[in-house]
Amino acid sequence: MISRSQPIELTERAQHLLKVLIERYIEEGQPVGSRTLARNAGLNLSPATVRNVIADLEEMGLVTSPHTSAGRVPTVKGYRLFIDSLLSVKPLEQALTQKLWEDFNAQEDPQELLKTASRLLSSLTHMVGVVTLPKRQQLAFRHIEFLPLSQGQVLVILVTEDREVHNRIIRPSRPFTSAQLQQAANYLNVHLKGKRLTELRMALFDELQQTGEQISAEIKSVLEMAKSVLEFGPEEDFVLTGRTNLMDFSELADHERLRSLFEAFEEKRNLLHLLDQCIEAEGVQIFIGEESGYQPLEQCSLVTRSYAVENRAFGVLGVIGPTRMHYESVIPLVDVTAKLLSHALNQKLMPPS
Amino acid sequence: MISRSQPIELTERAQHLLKVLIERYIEEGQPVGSRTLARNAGLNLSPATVRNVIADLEEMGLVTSPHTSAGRVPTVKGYRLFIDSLLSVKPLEQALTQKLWEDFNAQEDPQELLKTASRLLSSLTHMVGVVTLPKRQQLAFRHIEFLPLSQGQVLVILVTEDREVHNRIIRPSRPFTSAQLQQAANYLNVHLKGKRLTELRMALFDELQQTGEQISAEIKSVLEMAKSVLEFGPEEDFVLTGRTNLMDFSELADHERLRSLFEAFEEKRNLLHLLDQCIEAEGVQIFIGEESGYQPLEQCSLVTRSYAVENRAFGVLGVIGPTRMHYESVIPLVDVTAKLLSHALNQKLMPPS
DNA sequence: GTTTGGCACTCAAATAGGAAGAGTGCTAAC
DNA sequence: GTTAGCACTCTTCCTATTTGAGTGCCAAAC
Repeated sequence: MISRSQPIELTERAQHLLKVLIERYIEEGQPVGSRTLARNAGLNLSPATVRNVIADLEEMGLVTSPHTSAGRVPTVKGYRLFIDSLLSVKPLEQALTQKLWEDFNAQEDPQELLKTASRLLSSLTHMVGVVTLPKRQQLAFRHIEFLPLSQGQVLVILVTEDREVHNRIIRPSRPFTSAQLQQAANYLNVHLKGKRLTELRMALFDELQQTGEQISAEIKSVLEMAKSVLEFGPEEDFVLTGRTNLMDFSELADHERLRSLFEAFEEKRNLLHLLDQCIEAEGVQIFIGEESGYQPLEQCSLVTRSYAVENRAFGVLGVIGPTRMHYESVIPLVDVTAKLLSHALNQKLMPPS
Repeated sequence: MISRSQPIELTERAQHLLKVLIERYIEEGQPVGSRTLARNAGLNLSPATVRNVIADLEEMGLVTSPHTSAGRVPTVKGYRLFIDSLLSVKPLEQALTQKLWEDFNAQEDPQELLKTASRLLSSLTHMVGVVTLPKRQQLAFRHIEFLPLSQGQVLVILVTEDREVHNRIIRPSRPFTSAQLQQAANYLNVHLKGKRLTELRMALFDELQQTGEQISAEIKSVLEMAKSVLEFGPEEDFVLTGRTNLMDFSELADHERLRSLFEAFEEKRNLLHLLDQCIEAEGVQIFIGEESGYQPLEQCSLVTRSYAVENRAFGVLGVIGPTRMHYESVIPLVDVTAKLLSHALNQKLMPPS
């Protein structure tokens, strides 16, 4: 978890100047000088006075200057303080919330819902939208189907509570007839319904241990098959939208940086790991620049929030963009999108029936 | 289809010089001047003579010069002539072919096979590998399953001959009980097995028309449901690997160009359309630069070949890279990869059984 | 008539030298 | 504590100027 910046003793005025400086920098993208800051702060201070204050802020590591004759730019530490204590997030416009809600309701398929969420995030922020797929292991069992293929192979089709269809080809240790497979599926469909896949694995394991002799060899081998099905590899995934948006930001224009960023997107693994860390967090979670500890994201910030069905965290959604982003509006957007997605999923998956 | 360049009357010598020029340019990436060319052609000609010949080639539109004091660079027309008549493709190394074959055989899942193909293409060429998924419509029916959801919705799971599992949520016009759905699936599984999806749509349509009164209302509505299932949207797809490789090429380093290229990759639609054009072509198909007619690929070439199962073209695979690519080795690689993939798919999907 | 050396010419890329402008830090005065 | 003043430091933007690669053309050589 990200440690909140420990309270720094800053005069009211210094805080205000830092806030204005960061806001201005986020808006313009240029280092902010004392003259501009003095004009914008509305405090009737001369540039010279502002310089004194800013010099203190620099000493504290909240701002730096790219070179002697440039203005100041916030550091990660500065952004952190800004976000934690200076930022005034305004709630999302009602009309926009409404629009989001309608977009979500236009989708039937839960998978489409996730894509829509990602698309919305990227198009509204002009940055990258990301939504992780629900972790299979956390999902509840809904239906299973065995389809015999040639050479003793079996195509297993597993439907989880989120209506997602997973499939995999396995090679059971002993051959089954088509009828046997059918029977096995029926058996499992009755007995496993509604259980979570993780629990299921445990349960099957126990059952195989304990009732070793009491149950028929056939059932035993079916259970073994079922168990092998649940051992999914780590093929979890996420939806990423608007990658190319990042090419518009001058701070990421460097070829090497951009390249490593795009490679990170293709690689998925590390990024997914990072996102997984956010799943248990309450509310909006933010990694600023190097805070993520992931080198390709060095110049980027990640704003996330988990989405949930029936209060179980299903996955994470968020926005990736340059450190210099409009947190003021991104944070509420991510917040609301996650809430609406959760709500929509709840409606689709847990209908009043 | 790409029109082969009509035979141009070129002296032996001019052809040879063009060939050397292009080879050299592909190798070095720098415009080739008369001095270098004279040295490399092995013809014992003076630069001045070479200049005369090259001037002719320029007049014919086979080469241009970026500016007065630079050497010459091949044009699309030049590349075309080079590939069609000057290029001597050497067969792939035996060892490499062997390695490819082993990589393919390590995969069970057909879908993984396609990914592997794409990965191999991109990693061996340091460019982008692309493999289209088999066109659903062309595939044969294997199995169908109806799973009742809430609110009268039905999750349809369709397995095609390539063992791919397609799913979709539909809302039938009349409600079905669980047992009815089971029965319907059984019926369809028996009657539709092995038929192609396109044919199937036609057949179902006909059946619904003709035997309007003879069949029971229930069967009729099942058929209607089946038909609606087959009306897949145009969600065809492809696997793309190694996008970031393109960032290494100086000729694509321009930000705008790169951006539009990556957008094209995200958009998929137009690129897919282009790839579809290649599916019926015999052997390796090449689009050089603007030949593709797709603006983002202006500076790129596309080398493709279709892959097939039982002599039915299933999909297309290929490589996307800068126009200035090493055709000499890319062409045989794409050729062999397609053949091996076809072969591997045949083995997996059409086992001797 | 093909080939070649010679030569003037063109243009991109690299280098160097200011000049302008923004912003700082420090000091001394208010 | 605040401010004006000023010297100083850098970046950015011009503008020559040079260098070098390569061309095109012509007249001579083969």
